[in-house]
Amino acid sequence: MALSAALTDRLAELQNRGFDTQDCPVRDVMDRVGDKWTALVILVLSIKTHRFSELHRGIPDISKRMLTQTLRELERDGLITRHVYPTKPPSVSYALSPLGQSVLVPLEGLIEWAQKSHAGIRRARERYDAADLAKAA
Amino acid sequence: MALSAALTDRLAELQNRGFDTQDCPVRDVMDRVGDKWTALVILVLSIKTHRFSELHRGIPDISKRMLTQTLRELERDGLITRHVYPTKPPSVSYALSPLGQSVLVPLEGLIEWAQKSHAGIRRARERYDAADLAKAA
DNA sequence: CGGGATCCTGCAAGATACTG
DNA sequence: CAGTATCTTGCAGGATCCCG
Repeated sequence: MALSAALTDRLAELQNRGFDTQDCPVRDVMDRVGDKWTALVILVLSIKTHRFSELHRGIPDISKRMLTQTLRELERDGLITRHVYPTKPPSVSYALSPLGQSVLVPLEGLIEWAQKSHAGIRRARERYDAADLAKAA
Repeated sequence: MALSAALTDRLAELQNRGFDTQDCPVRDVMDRVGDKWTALVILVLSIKTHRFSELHRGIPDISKRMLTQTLRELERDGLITRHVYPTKPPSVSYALSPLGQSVLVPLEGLIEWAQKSHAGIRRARERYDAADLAKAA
């Protein structure tokens, strides 16, 4: 359960340098994984290659704007590849690159933790809110 | 490299139900992990129990407001415990709970992926931006 | 079909000041 | 010391229209 020695070392080093939050590769990645749609798009693409409108249908409450933006950033980071078929009307497909495939492993770890821990978190919240309510009364 | 069968099943099921993004445990967790400070606070607390001002010094560019808020949510979710020593002036310490400890494992996985992949991502971005620039000219 | 361009809004989060 | 309260603002992200 303890962190690996390598990680604690990195952490200590980071802290010594004062957690330079600007130029931090971890922050860089976390920000992206944490944003509203990126992880979901990656997961959907992990099932199979999708066309733009397939993705849009598959993720109902994303706007075209946000879908485009998310796909662009993922493409820019090299996590997905984009292929345009010069038909008319045009058809564009998106697929995970090897790099994109590789993120599925840690991502799946987090998802499994989330599912495993969800019940406990909900209970903790109820307890906390109940105590909070009692205090307010 | 492929997703576990369990995950793909869950994904298929999620998609069939239309990705109910409101009541989604995964989304719930991802949103929190992804926000600006949560992961960092967890990591710092993984080193050792910290007092409020220690945390504040340890994470220079967080405001007291955001630190308090982040700690409250983590406490509410049962990931950290808060202990008040009735000295004066008061002293408050924060520590990871067992649940909080358990998230370190998937979190570390993501961090290691980030560090391992960072160079590749940077190269991909440079390539993308260069192509983008060329196209604009 | 697969976007881009624009406009608009809510809310996350910084700054500042106060308190038990 | 460890917070709260209030004010303010940047910008993520939705809605809408347009285009090749």
